Order: sequence, then structure tokens, then C-alpha cells
Amino acid sequence: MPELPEVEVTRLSIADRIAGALILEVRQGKPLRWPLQVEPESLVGRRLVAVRRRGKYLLLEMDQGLLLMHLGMSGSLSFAASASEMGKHDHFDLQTTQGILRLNDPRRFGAVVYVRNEQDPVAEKLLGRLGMEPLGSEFDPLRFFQALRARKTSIKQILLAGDVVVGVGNIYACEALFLAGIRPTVAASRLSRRRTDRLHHAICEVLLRAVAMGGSTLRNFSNAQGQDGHFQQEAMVYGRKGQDCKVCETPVCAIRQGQRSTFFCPKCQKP
DNA sequence: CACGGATCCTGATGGC
DNA sequence: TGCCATCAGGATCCGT
Repeated sequence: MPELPEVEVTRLSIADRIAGALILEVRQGKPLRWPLQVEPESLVGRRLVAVRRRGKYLLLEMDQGLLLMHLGMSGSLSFAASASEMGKHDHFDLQTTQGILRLNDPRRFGAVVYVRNEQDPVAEKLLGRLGMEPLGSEFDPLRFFQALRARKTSIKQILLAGDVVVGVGNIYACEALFLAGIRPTVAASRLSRRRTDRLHHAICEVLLRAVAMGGSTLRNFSNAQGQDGHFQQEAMVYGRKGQDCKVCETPVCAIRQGQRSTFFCPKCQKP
């Protein structure tokens, strides 16, 4: 469920309760994608300070050290009712003075990793190759154009790779390319400055709008308060194979790129 | 070194 | 109802 907007919505929904919470106990379920890198008990007694976001990672700042959390494909974070048992797909619990912060992740592609700081080699390995923050000031049209100019892979796969710009997953890549009128299969290096400008704008637009709408609901994304997002109803092409394009009424096409589904309108999106 | 493909894991869905 | 194949919002690793 989580692309940048869902992660950001999650961050916003836990930020208040995180601040100042004292860790009382740490419980783990089944193994996640990467090991925690520290004995869970050693986190007891630390205080959570704030939660930031880098790409699709949440960075839980403690008075000492940092927890990097990733929601993978199916993860969600929420505050659980006190004294509630861990369920089948609950794999990480942080019991605090402000409640139980709980990671639920059926597919277990997510992770919780402890690092001392962002210069820690493990943090460097996970965060070091990440590209520009699409909602940050470093993501400007010229740098975007220059980064794409060097890449011969299809623009859709470049967006997903996250080393040029982070946070754009499969849904928003499809949607942004639709808004920009760009065929997902076009080689990134072949896009004109004018077209990369349009794409830059589309990415900002689609991500900001999704955050404002509370994220996507594909199966059922909900934030830590249990409120659903509504973006999915707004999708122009994602998940709409064979249905009429909302702009020109041409049937939406679906193809595979790098084992991921890509949806596009063959008329609105030019090669 | 840039790319495509396989891979991790579980659940939902659709065809027969 | 069961069984099987396919698909799912991510990202790394490995071989070419």
C-alpha cells in the first residue's frame, strides 16, 4: 500500500503520539526483511523524539539512535489498544508510555532497522542511493531533466527505481505519466526538456494531491487512526485496464515493465 | 556499469 | 467447495 503519500500520511498520523514517548518494551513477531541490528531490550528506556521521512522510509528519532522503518508492499503502522495481543501479521511492537506503536505487515517486505545515526554504514546502505525528495526544494525541473538525460531505461522504470526521485511507486508513476502525456515506455534520455518539465510538475501535483486526500485505497489503506484514503477513486489509468480513458474514451492499456503492471492511455500518452 | 530478471512472503481473486 | 494460476502499493541482488 505505501508509496510516498501513504508513508507521509502515516507519519503525520503518528507524529503527535510519538513525541516524548518512553519505550517500555519491544516485541517482535516473525522476521521482517532485514534484522533489527540491535537487541530489542537495549531500546527499552529510550525516548522517541520525532518522526521524519526520507523517500518511503520513516525515521524514528530517539534521544539516542534512530529506527528506520519501511512498510514494504503491505505494511501499516498504527497505535494499538493497550494490552492487546500481537496478531498473526503484527511483527514489531513498540510499547511506550503513549501507547503501542505497531507494525502490521502480512507480506513482510517491510523492515525496522536500528542505526546510531544517518552516517551509520547500515543507514548509508539503505538511504545512500536515494534520489531527490519530490516534495523538497532540491527537486527542480533542471536537475530532473539532467538526471534523466543520462538514463536510457524507460521513464516508468526510472521513476520506480528511486535513484533519481524517491517515493514514486507503481500507482503514482502511472498517474504522473498520464498527467504529463508521456508513454511509460519512452527512454528517459529521449524526453525533451519541455516534457520533463511537464512530468516534474505532474509528479509534484499527483503526490501532493494524494497526501491531501489521505493516500490511496487499493485494497484498504488506512492511516494510523484507521481512516481510509480516497485517492484510488481518482485514478485516471491505474487499475483501469480496458476501461475508457476519462479524457478521450480510448480503452486503457496494460503492459508489464520489470515485472510490474503499467497502465496508460495509448492516445493521450505519446511515445 | 547499466540493465533485466528472479526473489523474498502472504493473501485475494478468478477460472475451471 | 477445492485447486491452481495469477496478481499485488517495494527494493535488493545477481548475472550478463
